[in-house]
Order: sequence, then C-alpha cells, then structure tokens
Amino acid sequence: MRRVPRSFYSQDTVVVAKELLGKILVRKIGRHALSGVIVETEAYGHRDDPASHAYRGITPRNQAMFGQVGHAYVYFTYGMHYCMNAVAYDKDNDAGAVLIRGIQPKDGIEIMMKNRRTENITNLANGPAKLTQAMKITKKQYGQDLTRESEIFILDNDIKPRIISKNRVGIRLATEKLWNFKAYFN
DNA sequence: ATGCAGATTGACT
DNA sequence: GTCAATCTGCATA
Repeated sequence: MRRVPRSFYSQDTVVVAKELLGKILVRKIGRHALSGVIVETEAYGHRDDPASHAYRGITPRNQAMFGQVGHAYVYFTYGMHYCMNAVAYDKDNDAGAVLIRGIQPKDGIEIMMKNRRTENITNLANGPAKLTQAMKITKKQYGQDLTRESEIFILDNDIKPRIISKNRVGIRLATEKLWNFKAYFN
C-alpha cells in the first residue's frame, strides 16, 4: 500500500473527510507498528464553520490548521484527552481539518489493548480520544507530516465503503451541518 | 437502554 | 472566569 499523497489533502475538507474513510492510519513506535482502518471522520472548515477551531482565526493552538495540508493537527481537550486531525482544505480556504473519530484496529492490537487498559476490541478505538490513547498520539505528533513514513502517517486503500452522513458530535454551533461520516463495508 | 455527573487542564475572552 | 470536536462509571427503568 502507498501513502496518501499531499494533493489528496488539498481538496475540499468535506470531500477529504469522506474519502479518508477506509484508509489506514499507521503509528510507528520503535519497532512496533500500530494501525487501523479509518471508519469515522468529521470535517471542520474555516470561515464557513462556527464549530471549527479555525473559525476565529489563527492562534497558537490551531496554527497547524492553517499550515501545510497533509500534516497532523492534534489538540488537547476536556483536561485529559487528545484528538487527532488531518489538515485539509482547498484553494478557497486558508484552514480546515478532518477529525479522525474512529478506527477499526488492525496491527498492534495487543499493544493498543495495553495502552487502553481494555481487552474489548470494540471499545478500543471507536472514539476520537480513544484512538489517540490506543496509539499514543499526543502533542508530540502536533504538525507532523502524514505523507511521510515516520511516527504517524496514512496509507491509501482501494476499498470504497458505503458512507452515512450525520450531524457532528459534541459541538454547540453549526449543528445543522451533516459533516460526520461513517464507513460501512458490506 | 438511556442519562448524567465527574474528571482535570489549558486556551481564549 | 468559562468552557471545551470526550470518556467512564454509576444510576435509573
């Protein structure tokens, strides 16, 4: 499998969110490789999206959302959780990112179980803060290039899942946008 | 099955 | 000072 190229991430954020479904998120830690199929995403825009961290302009925390596409935007929230995004926006925008909300664990399941302190596969990485805990993704990965084979990157995959669009989770503003996407393989 | 409180910190107004 | 792109455990039915 090939890494997803930079050009993929310079499309409309919503398109990238949909098409990221089915691709493989890989996290390398020393000699171990953890991976999983991306099964849930959410798009966060720029000026068109009051729910986006980028809505009010650039700040020290969200600067990655305004940076080069194809890099990671990791933020800390609720005093204890990290969430991981892929920076993606087209030429009509200056910022945008896709929140990865769920993966189906593939490689390194034992290690992810240890990181999450659970044996339950379904509960391993089916949430934005669960997958970062399972894969040990923190501020250290902030801004890293997902198109390079390094600590964290994304692989292509030809499988085209069925996609269901819903309202985004956990936000107060712009709840009408159907920018949450889930993949179904059947 | 559904609902809610508590945890806990840093970014921003 | 406010509150967050969440998760967990416990309570209720």
